[in-house]
Amino acid sequence: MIGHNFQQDRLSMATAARPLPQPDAALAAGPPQTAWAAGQTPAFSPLYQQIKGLILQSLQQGEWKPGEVIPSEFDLAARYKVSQGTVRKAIDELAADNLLVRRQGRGTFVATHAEQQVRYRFLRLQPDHGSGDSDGEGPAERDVVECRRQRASAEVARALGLRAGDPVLQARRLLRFAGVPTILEDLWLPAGPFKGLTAERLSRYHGPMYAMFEAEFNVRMVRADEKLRAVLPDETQARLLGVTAATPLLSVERIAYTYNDAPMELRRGLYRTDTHHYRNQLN
Amino acid sequence: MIGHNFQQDRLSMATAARPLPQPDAALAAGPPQTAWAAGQTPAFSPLYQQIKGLILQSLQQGEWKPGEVIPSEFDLAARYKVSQGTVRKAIDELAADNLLVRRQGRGTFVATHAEQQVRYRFLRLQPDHGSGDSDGEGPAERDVVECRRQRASAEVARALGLRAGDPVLQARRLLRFAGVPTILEDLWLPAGPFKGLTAERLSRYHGPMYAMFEAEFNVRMVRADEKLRAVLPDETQARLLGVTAATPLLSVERIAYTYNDAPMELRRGLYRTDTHHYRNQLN
DNA sequence: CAGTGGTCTAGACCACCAA
DNA sequence: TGGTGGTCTAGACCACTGC
Repeated sequence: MIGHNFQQDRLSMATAARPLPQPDAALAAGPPQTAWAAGQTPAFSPLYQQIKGLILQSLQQGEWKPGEVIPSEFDLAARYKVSQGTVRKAIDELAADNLLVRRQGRGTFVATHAEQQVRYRFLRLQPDHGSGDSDGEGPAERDVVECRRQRASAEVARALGLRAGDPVLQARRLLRFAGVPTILEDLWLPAGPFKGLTAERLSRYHGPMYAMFEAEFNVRMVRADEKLRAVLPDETQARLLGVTAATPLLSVERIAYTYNDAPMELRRGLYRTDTHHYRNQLN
Repeated sequence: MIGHNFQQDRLSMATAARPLPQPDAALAAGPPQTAWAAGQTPAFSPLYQQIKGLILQSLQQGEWKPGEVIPSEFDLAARYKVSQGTVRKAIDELAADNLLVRRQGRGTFVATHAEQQVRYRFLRLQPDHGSGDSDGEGPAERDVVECRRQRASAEVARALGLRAGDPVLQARRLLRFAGVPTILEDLWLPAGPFKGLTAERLSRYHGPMYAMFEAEFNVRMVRADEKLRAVLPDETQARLLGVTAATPLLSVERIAYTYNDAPMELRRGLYRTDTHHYRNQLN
């Protein structure tokens, strides 16, 4: 296997296939395959990207569950009939995307929202005077105000990739830090994947909501987009947060996505920013 | 040079130095040296991190200017007496940090704020109905309201790593999009590095302010931290932005850093979020 | 001690760009 | 056509973890 470029064997590229010095490579069982079945000829896709896609597929199909170890680089290399270095580069990218977590000497693990370290991976609100060591002032107290089934409005449907009128679950909850109500959240979930979710279940679970989604509904949030605005609350919102209706609040509209950029949650948060701030690092 | 680990030669590590099969490596001219001269024994630092540090040092000292090409990987490898792969990994990280930009077939370039593509690298405000193709609705109109020399308050001094009373430059400007005043910014700069900056010079320059800082003051902003809050404007701010004093606005407090995490700018922005929103991607 | 990820090297070939 | 970054491989050795 010296100086033999696997790329040409595995890709349906513009470049014509070259004769194979070792034809078994072309006949190998379960070789990498890319998604672009018929139309669209992508200009070029390196091998490690294809391997990345295959690993992603396994993650998506639940072959390895959140928190579990995935096979070693060496094993994956054998499975996909590529070198360890190629698998490494694929895993590097998946780790950079926070889909996998490498731990030297132990293995590579499927990322989860239930990890000890970063309790709320998507929450950027921080206390102004960060006294505590880690995240904030300990875990928040959570009150689920309501959770009910409804029909998607045009807006919710658009955000979740549904049709208006499709069934969705809507929940509202209040988060307190050190007893002070600070975040009021409304969220909408597609009813299908979250069948059986109730206010009681939301209240019962201790830990991040996204961790519960993983454990109980097999839905993993992988990334999110947020739109921030300064707004004034309505009377109900003001009452729940314990502020006047003239208090400016930070509105955070989030769409969270699973694999394949499939939107799975719309969330609208109202953050009090008199004692906290939303922190963002730019580079 | 087979199977010879350079690490041991270049590091003052806890591990004892091992006999060198090829002593010339230890005598090589101008080898990598790390910053931790005396005290502090860092547990471990791989070679490519040291190379990264050396490249960073060259960037910092202006050996290569923004927009210029740096030497090829092969040249750098010869210069630092390491393999090309090691240089590659160092450059990979610097590119991930947006300090360098790789362009296949052309070379590796020093990143600049003056690039065509992403006009405002640190500006996250976007129009709600993003019609335009690239960033927003074309370049903003900018009015420099004022720019004067003053003494740093305790707060400004803390943010910029100065002492209270040290001279700073303070400027205020207003940005309009499609004629609508949308952003009001106050900014503070240390007087030393920005000696000679005037309102007139700020107005004259076309393009991102950070690009001017690079070109005219040799100060490159590398990363920034932002703290966001919802606030109400005072009378002056409201007037400049053309809103009432009851209009909630997004307050964005930014500290921008050059190399070595040295803070070089404090900026307070007030963003109107009735027609725009602050966008943030989480992953 | 064996197994995992992490580092480093060396060499081959490919894709892209400019002259 | 030559030079640059990009990909892929192969093999050696190191650091860390857990049995």
